[in-house]
Amino acid sequence: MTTRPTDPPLAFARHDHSACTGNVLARAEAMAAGNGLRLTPVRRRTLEILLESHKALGAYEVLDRLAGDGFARQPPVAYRALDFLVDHGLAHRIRRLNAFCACMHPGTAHVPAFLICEGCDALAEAPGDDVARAMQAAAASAGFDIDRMSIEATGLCPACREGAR
Amino acid sequence: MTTRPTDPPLAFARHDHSACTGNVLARAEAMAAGNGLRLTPVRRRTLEILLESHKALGAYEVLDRLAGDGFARQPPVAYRALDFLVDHGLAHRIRRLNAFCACMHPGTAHVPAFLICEGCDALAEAPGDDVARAMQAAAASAGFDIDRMSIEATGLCPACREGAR
DNA sequence: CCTTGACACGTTACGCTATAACATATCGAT
DNA sequence: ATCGATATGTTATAGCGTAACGTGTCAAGG
Repeated sequence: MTTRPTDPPLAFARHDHSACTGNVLARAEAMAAGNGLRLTPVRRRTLEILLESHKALGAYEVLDRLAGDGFARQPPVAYRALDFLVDHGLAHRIRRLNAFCACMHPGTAHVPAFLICEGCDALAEAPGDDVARAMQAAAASAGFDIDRMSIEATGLCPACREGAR
Repeated sequence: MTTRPTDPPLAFARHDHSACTGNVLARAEAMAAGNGLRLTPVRRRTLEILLESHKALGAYEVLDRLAGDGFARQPPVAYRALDFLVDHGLAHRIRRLNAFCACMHPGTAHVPAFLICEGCDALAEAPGDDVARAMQAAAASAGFDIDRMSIEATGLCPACREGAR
């Protein structure tokens, strides 16, 4: 996958985060409208919460935030909103962390490869299409037909790597 | 990674499972002995339980089995044994499933790529070194230093694929 | 021998993650 | 205006994982 002009910068790079957020949110809204999805208040707010930082948030963390905004503090409230976002490609689930993050490329076909910093908890969604191809090849030689994949790595982001020396 | 003579067959292939199990167990024991690891009764039994099927088992499933063998039915019993096995490369954790499986290549450096069948729950540990390389490349271009990775795919194994047509 | 320290195990208690199930409300199309 | 589909409110509970502390065991060194 090559970088397109509309691609947001990688999480680890210093960037104008409010522009980054706005860009993704706008694209998510356009995509929702185009596909007849209902981006209701909880759902939209949940997406905004996920977009606030380049970190994965647990469902209960999201729930706390939603409760602060007046929504009911019941697990299904958060899980339903998160599941909706994940189902429609507006968010991703990070299995290693039992957590969720906003999708940085809503509406584009891509296999996300997550880089999770153990130093600062930052999380980047790297282009994983090459990785996915290698995985498809491995699966094919076993006669396995892939439906979905999760590709996640933990380690140190550039900044934390620097600090650790 | 090329196939070595001692490599066990892939989970999806029909094979002599008791030989497969025995082989892996012997290698695990050799490796434990060589590294001064203590493969105590709970730990050994836990590994045997994981080896019984090519499926991932939840910690509480393992716990039930252990309890049947006379060990205490307390979560830490299972988690400690499982953590030991994972820490020393005798088992893997499958994050998508919150479950564990025996390592099929104990003692050899490898990055496992898991293929999880949604039809029959079978789980194969495919060679993931090519995938890992692609991942390293993606990480490198973001300046990220990878520590560990999880590579997992869900889909249909050859048999279930056949049945689904 | 016996002390000591590291490691393993027993046990209690608890916290976090996730979903089932059912009631109510809202939306959108006919 | 009605009706079916979708979304939300709410209660309860299931499943996954760990903290913390006490006890036992074993091997090395005094």
